[in-house]
Amino acid sequence: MLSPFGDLETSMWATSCGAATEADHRAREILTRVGDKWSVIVLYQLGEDTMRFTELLRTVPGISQRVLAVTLRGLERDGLVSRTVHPVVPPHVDYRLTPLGETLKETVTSLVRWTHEHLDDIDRARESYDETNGGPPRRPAVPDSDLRSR
Amino acid sequence: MLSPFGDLETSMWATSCGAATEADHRAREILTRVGDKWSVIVLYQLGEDTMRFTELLRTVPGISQRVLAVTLRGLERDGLVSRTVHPVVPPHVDYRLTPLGETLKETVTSLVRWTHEHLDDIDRARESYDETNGGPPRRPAVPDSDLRSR
DNA sequence: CGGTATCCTCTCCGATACTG
DNA sequence: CAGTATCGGAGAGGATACCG
Repeated sequence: MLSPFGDLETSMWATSCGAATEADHRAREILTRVGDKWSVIVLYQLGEDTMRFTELLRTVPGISQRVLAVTLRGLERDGLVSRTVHPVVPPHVDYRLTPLGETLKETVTSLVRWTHEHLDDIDRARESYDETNGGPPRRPAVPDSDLRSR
Repeated sequence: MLSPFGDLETSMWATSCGAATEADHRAREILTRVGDKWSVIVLYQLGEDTMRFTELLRTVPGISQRVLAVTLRGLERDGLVSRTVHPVVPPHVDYRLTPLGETLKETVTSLVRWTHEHLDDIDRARESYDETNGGPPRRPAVPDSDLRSR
């Protein structure tokens, strides 16, 4: 989730059913943040070791400089990651998990591990699904009337 | 986005499977699904019990009918959730975790539990961050000329 | 009840360029 | 090295309406 700015959902929580309500709402708000794809990966990398900006840029292939910066800012604001600037000539900035971030480490690790362990299962499931359903779901329709003139 | 990174000193799985760039890419793709805000919550709910469509619509307040449908189809395609239609009138459709989905249950549960346990920590961290930084980071800063009427 | 189909907006995020 | 500024495309997701 790249906007560390709060999301403001003014929904109808008052009339919700008993079991899952207020707490789930707030949890969902946080989940939106920690569940972000880049956040999880960055968190995972920082779980391994303290890292510098460029180091993360290399270790998380595919992330852009801007998105990494924004992601780190968000994690820092949420108190999961700390940023330490060493006032030396070429700037040197270290990122590491805070104690709060450490409490997430195991969960994030198991999430990432699960993903790697079940890549093939998911591939097979998708293949099978697409086979019996004639392709992936919800195709954006044929682009023959592709009028995007703006 | 392709990653022309041949060097990856990533981590544990880099050593076990040589083409880690490919695996990383796929892993990120899966993380996007698993890390999706609605998927995690739906998965969590189904971890508790088998549920019907409308039931989920009620217990996951804030989700729209369309998004729930899309989310469920995605989870079904990935083999995490199964859909069972009972040919009765009125229609009755059950959703539940597949065995593969069950293997994710613990991780999802601990993720959700973590958010519940640390809501206050994060609130405090944000408050403190905003205080010392003069507000939340980097709002998109809408130009005056970009005002939209709604 | 359990969905699709459309439309439309808002956010994400990549590419590029510039700075301390 | 470690960012920020700006632009633009793509897609997520909400509202609404309709169907088997």
